[in-house]
Amino acid sequence: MTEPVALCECCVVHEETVEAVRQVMPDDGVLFDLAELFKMFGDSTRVRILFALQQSEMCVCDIAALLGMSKSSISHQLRALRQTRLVKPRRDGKTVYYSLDDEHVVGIFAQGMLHVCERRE
Amino acid sequence: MTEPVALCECCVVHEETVEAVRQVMPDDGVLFDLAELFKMFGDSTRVRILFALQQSEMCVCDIAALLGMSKSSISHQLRALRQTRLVKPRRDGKTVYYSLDDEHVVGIFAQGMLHVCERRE
DNA sequence: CGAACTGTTGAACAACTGCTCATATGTTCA
DNA sequence: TGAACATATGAGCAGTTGTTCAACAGTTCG
Repeated sequence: MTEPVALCECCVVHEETVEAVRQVMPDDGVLFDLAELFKMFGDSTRVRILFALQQSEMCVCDIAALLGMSKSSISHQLRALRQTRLVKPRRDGKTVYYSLDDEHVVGIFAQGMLHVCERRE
Repeated sequence: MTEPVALCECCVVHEETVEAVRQVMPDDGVLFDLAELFKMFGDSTRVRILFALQQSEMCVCDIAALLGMSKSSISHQLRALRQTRLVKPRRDGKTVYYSLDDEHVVGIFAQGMLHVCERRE
């Protein structure tokens, strides 16, 4: 064996700190999933959809009208939100109603709002 | 005047719902800023940086070593995080130490983790 | 069944993102 | 001052993302 762990080409200035933090870091898989989740909140169209659904269950047409966008684009975004299990569909005849599928959406928004509103004063 | 509000080409299935939700929707500016904020959490490199900084103040070299990435890419990401005021730099000689600049980062992560961990069982 | 309507899907494309590489800035110390 | 080091930055490029357009699928009702 050569060296214990090949870190990177650069000098590690504080080896102990790096090791200590490394111990506590969650699995990369978890952090990847976390990033995937927040990616859903990282687009204003999806943010507006999620915000709207906090108020009321809505169909694709309603959301498209509310946001002034095409039904197709809304449907595409709803699919992404469905796959991340942030929203869930409920079919009633021709219409598909969407609603939030996660109690934490509200909490995530609340925390984000605190940051945004502080910075906007 | 032609029609009250030109919504979109599609039929509005539930006009009252749409109007009610529209009343409560925050300004587009706020929702845009919110999306910009969450965009920072929507990349695994940045997520790992923010997670690491929850544990300890670190310099660019340390973070690069921890994550096994180039100092340049870390520096680029730190700039983005700085601009969103999620991290702040502290210069000490040649070294620049970064730390969290927002008490809400922890809360946002906590909410996100709840979602991710539930879905991973 | 077939027309009308709601929603979904795939391809195409322009815009954006994150990394690398080369270079520049800022600090220390001999 | 100049060499060495830590970090920052800009250009370039491949990969990703969000929208549009056209076509398709599921439901209702005459």
